[in-house]
Amino acid sequence: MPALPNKLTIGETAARSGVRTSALRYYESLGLITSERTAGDQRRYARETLRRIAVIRAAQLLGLTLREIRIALNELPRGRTPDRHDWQRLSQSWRGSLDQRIADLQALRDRLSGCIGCGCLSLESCALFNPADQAARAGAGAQYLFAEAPDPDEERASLRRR
Amino acid sequence: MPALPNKLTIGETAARSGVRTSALRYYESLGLITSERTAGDQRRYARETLRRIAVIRAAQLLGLTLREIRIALNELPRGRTPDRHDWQRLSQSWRGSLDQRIADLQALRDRLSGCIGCGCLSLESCALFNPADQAARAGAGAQYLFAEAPDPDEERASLRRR
DNA sequence: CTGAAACTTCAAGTGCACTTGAAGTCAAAC
DNA sequence: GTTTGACTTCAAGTGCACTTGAAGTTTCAG
Repeated sequence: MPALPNKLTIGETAARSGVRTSALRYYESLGLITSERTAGDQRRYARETLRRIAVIRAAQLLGLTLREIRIALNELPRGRTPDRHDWQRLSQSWRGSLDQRIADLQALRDRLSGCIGCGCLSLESCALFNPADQAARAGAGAQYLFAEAPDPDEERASLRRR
Repeated sequence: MPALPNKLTIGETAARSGVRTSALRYYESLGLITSERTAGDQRRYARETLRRIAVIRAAQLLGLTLREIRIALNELPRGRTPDRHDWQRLSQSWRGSLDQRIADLQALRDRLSGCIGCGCLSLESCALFNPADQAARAGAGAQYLFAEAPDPDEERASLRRR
């Protein structure tokens, strides 16, 4: 077998990307990747598709939905192979949200740590585990635990994509 | 109205926790929280339930499923109100996974940053965007992008809980 | 040329975390 | 005492990211 064939079957692509064939077909159905077809209608993926799949998985780790990823990928110039500036724009824009997510988690960790040390839990002053009671005392409305208080839909979205 | 009633309706609980009534009923159906009932069969939540809900939301932010959270909460001593040592055990065990998730994301960020700077993307040596080709050259099997290579099910699980 | 492995489509199923809607009951302010 | 808003149950629906299964076709090593 050739060491680096230029066109890959779906099985080869799956093996090399670590993504199941069913997932690849699903990605293709969503327009995240494309393929050529043989005379017998089997898929053949360009080698570049491996990079694209890697980007998709990276973006999923960042918490983006496939829909959001498709939109981001569609902003790459169509017609030509994306160059390094194209990829850089993408990775740079994702880096911001990554930084944000790391910061959020660190804030959560700090609160957890504070709570571990403070023994506050049986008291009524704990900011982590007792925010609602505090708020009731303060006369505020609906309370949120760990962040800004978004509208319910947005809160759900940010939870979903942790 | 009393400032801090000891028994809360589902609506009050929702308002103070920031969790919808439908979600509270869902949590209760899963055994995550419990309620007493009025003569007319309406729910009344103990004020402690607010803390329990806060813990549930915190754990979700950590990436746990409701099933896992239920299991963790069920390890709290039954029969008595959890004391601070109980909560500490819980938050301490979750802190580990939180640290891990932060570390994973930082590693991902470092790789993204390296790539932004290195201009590697059109070359064949990029560890971030080109891992599959590298692996094909190295003769390895299925490739994973950013971490250890778990079995597919576990990989999905860790993705799901990012 | 043949047989097995790999591929094809399409519909339906899965698991999670909820939400929505219908049809009815309860609580409490006036 | 009435009315209105908050509550009740239950079944079904939603959105995401896939996976599974059935029934059939293609590819390619021997």
